[in-house]
Amino acid sequence: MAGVNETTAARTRVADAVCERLREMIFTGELPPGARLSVPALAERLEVSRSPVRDAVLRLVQERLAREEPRRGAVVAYVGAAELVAIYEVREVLEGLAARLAVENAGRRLVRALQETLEDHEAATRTADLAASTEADLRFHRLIREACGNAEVVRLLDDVQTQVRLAMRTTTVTSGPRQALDDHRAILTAIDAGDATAAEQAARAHIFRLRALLQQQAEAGA
Amino acid sequence: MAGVNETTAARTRVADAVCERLREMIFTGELPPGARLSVPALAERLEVSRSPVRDAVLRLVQERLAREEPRRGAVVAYVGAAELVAIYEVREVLEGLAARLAVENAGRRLVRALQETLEDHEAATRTADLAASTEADLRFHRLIREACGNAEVVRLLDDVQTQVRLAMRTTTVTSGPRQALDDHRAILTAIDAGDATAAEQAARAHIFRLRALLQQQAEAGA
DNA sequence: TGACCCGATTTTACATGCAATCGCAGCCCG
DNA sequence: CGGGCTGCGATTGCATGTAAAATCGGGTCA
Repeated sequence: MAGVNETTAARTRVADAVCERLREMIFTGELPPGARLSVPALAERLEVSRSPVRDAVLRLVQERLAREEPRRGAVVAYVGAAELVAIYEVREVLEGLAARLAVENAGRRLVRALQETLEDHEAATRTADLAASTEADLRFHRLIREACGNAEVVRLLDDVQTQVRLAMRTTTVTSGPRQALDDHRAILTAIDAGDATAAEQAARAHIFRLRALLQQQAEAGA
Repeated sequence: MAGVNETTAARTRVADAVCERLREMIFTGELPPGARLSVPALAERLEVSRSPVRDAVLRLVQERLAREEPRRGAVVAYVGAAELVAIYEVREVLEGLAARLAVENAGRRLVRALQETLEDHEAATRTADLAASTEADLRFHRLIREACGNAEVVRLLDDVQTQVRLAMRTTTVTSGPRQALDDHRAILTAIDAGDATAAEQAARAHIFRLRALLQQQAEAGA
């Protein structure tokens, strides 16, 4: 998520609030993929003028959460299976890079945090708590990328995550929870051992398997 | 009729023209890194109203060509040596991915085009034609990424190239032309042989060497 | 019955007004 | 002579007006 300045309370731009609200509406399904983002309609619905709504929609288009149809305005983006596969090809190499850099940059603190997260993930899987499991999964990946020390990698993987969330509005991404746990253990083991190459390979293999699942489901669905 | 005339026959959005003009002004150095992008001033300079200028500046910020300073408005982005190194770390894995996918997707046509480009590159190097050499270099990489069949990779590498161009406003990126040619030959050989893994490795090695040069120069400059 | 045309309505995109805010320059005071 | 303050000017961000255009509906004609 794009960090909003919270230190100064006065720093409250309406356009930012609208943008955040629109993201929320998209991810909750209130604005499903394909829905038209009519500036006047949204302005009335959110009880603000058209200017900040216009700015917000423009930003959503730039963030690839919306697409600009030729002359019909903007619509909520629809991330199809094929595009999701392409995104996962990119994600594979980026997560691999993040893991490698994390080994080279980070220390024991990262390993500790990853161990905790992995334990949470295992517990959530045992109790079949899907929300907690998903949260731990996301946290595991976020810890690695934020430890990698490369702002570009963090930004791009944040974008990837956003696109994946959007795709999940239409496509079900069900990875076997056991496989994901095994993969995460392998990544953690490599990081713990300080083996950057092994960490990169393990991270790439993890995403590769997820992508294979996606392609499999895409072909089955098609 | 200042400078807003564009060749588009049908669609003429003022904001797009302004955006393109601003990019041009940035890359030609008319707006150097750090220059303030004052909306009223630019509006008067380009003889349009503030609305399209505002939209254009917003887009430049999203494209990372400009940065939003807390309360001073937007300024042309300054890509420092450290950031450029981070970008090249990303570029390394993305170019590697593009090369691998290109081998898996493309055919003889790509090899032919790459060979031609390489010959142009060699000729330009022999005659010390820097502009032609740079053009051939860029074309080589563009051919590969556009043959990879992954729109995300193309988009991200285009962004990388934009950032690199911007960085070159302040940092000199001088790679030994001989080394670049050798690297390109190695990439082409791997693609020609249909060896995806070798192509990925060669592409990564190429960018890795460029990054090493950058780091070396950054340390020397610091 | 089906395709086409036409007009009303909505929407986009640009222009402009306006209040709050921030930077900066010059001035006053210690 | 230096530091802090105040007033001015400029800029940002929001609100609103307006012209062109395109969609969409209904109605008409073959």
